[in-house]
Amino acid sequence: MNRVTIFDVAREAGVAISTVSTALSGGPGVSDATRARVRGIAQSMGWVPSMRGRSLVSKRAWAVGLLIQRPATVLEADPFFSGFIAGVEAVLDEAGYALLLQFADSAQQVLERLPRWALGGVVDGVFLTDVEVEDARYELVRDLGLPAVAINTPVWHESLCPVSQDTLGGLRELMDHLIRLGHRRIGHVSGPPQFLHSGQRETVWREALAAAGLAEGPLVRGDFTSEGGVRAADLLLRGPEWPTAVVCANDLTAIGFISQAAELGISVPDDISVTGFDGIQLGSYITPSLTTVQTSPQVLGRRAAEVLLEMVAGRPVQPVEVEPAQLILRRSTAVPPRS
Amino acid sequence: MNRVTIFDVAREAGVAISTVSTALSGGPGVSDATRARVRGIAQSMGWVPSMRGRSLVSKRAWAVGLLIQRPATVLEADPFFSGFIAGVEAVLDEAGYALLLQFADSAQQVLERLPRWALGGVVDGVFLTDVEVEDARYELVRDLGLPAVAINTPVWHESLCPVSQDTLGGLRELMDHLIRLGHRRIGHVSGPPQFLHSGQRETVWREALAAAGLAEGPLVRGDFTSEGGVRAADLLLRGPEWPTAVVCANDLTAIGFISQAAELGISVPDDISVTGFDGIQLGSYITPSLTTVQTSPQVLGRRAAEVLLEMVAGRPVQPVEVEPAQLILRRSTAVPPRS
DNA sequence: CCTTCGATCCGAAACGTTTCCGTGGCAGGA
DNA sequence: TCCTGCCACGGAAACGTTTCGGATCGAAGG
Repeated sequence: MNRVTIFDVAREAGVAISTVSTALSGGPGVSDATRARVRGIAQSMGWVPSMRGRSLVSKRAWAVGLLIQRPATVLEADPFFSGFIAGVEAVLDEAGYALLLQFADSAQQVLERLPRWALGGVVDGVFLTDVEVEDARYELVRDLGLPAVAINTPVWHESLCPVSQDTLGGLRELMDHLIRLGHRRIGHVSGPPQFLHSGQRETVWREALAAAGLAEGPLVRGDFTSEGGVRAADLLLRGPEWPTAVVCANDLTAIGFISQAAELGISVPDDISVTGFDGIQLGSYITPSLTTVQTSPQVLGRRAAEVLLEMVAGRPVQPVEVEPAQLILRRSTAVPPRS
Repeated sequence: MNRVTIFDVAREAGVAISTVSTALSGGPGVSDATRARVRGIAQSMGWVPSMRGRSLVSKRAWAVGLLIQRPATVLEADPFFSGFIAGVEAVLDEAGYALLLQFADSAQQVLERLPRWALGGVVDGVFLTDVEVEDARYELVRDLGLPAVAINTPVWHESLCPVSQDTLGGLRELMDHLIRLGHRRIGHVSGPPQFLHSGQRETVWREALAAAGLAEGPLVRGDFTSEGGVRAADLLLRGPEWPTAVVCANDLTAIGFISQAAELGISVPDDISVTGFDGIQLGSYITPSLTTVQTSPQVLGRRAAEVLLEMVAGRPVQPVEVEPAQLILRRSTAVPPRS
């Protein structure tokens, strides 16, 4: 594959390969004249370092991995990953690092692939997303000595550093807002139960109701998709007693919910208020525009990549907390109907 | 990094490293008894092959690259890439290949990085998306001998194979549909001019108008974003003579257009029909649901990955044509207003 | 003039794997 | 009994780079 090697450059320049290596890598021990000459020859010969040879001896892969424990279609469905990857890439590119992307069908598959990545020297570090309630990956990366950055997790050890954003504060504000508007029956469409943040959001909803002395509204289990929002609307709005407001676990669910409400002849926000979570772009372009909590996946990606590169370089790191997610009030929420 | 090497396994098993290698790789020349014993020992010692050593000698990186010539935020904005990557990953995973993802700010940067990937042995092949009018990448991959799969391009040579989907047929049907509904002034919000498909879509619009004997409607240059759709609506709907239908270059633009139309008190589809292009999920959940042409980025990804792996393996390949994009009629189109 | 030292460069080992070729043993045939 | 041939395995080179210790040479200091 590789036409011109460091050996060819050395022969052409009449020096030893060690001299070429030193000259090109910028290390000391070679005269400026030689360095310039070698540089010129390497350039003119079109020499490109073989990452294969280089990483074999330098023990660095010059790549980090993102192993997503979901079906690959999540990229389309969940807007978090697109933004996160965008943020990650912005940092990696500058550092000359590449991002290795892979999807896993099951937790089992993740636990099989991480050692292959780590021990096989494929990547120098990994990002861990979608923290689960009982997450075996944390122990694994410690055992492997694999630098890892985890998103929104309280756990922290020598080879794992969290990068987090407080998203629940915004959700509490959202609940307060609904309650202040006068809503008394506030339902919830949750996310998949295996994810930590699904449970957290549900808890915030529950606690806010309790704190306001309100009875617990109806709860429907969703799956973070628009489809799930449609199904939830069918379940909640077919009966006699609707909630006057529904807090959805993410924007896609909320958009599906609003769509199906319209289908059933129920107006948002006149008949029912609906809120989302994530703050995707399209939320401001649908009708009615979506009240939501805006998270910052791109910022999380940037900071996560910065921290991971520090860890790979062997420098000490501290957990990072980015700006809290913000409540965005739009038109999908209003005072409850008179009736 | 790698604790236990093939050497350790050989010592433990009392055989030569070549025997271990042969036994584990499944090649002939090793007795079944020895093979089983070596396998067992390697397993129990937790041996994982070093991709560094392996790829150095086998001259394969076990990874392919996707070098996207756009800012990283495109992942959020353009739904094509999410679906495409999902499709690619589904195939790569089965083959044990990984996907290397990188974004480039400029065409220049792409032309610098491709040789580093190819000659550096970082990847075994690449996907080329966002075909441009004059695309220097085609010549480059040929010179590098780098297997490449390009999406929706007519070009084809020994190390470049196209995987395509006819999307323009659906767009022609869409134009016919609008004209049959009775529309006579049909505008267009285009995409960025540097992309080949932007121009192609514009041409289809223009030719359909001409074929129907209609005057060319107003044209606004968009940028594939919702923001662009908002701006286009401002431009087209502020004047005295609206078009009765507007064909947008993609769904996001259409959604932005519809949103801003509503803002201006103009109803879709009663006052004006609006169409999109791409067929994103959310198109069926907004109000009114979006008439669009549904493309298949995920299928393209699957087929592209299959073809690329064939090329990497050195087998001959043929250009692939997937099912044409389909016109999806929803509620954002209707007969033009009486006036 | 001899010693010492720093600067510069060379040679060789090492990284972990695959692959080619050689060697030994054993069985079968003459 | 000896030769032939095959099968199983061992030895060693090769991949392309980095790194480390040593060699050479000129200059500076005594």
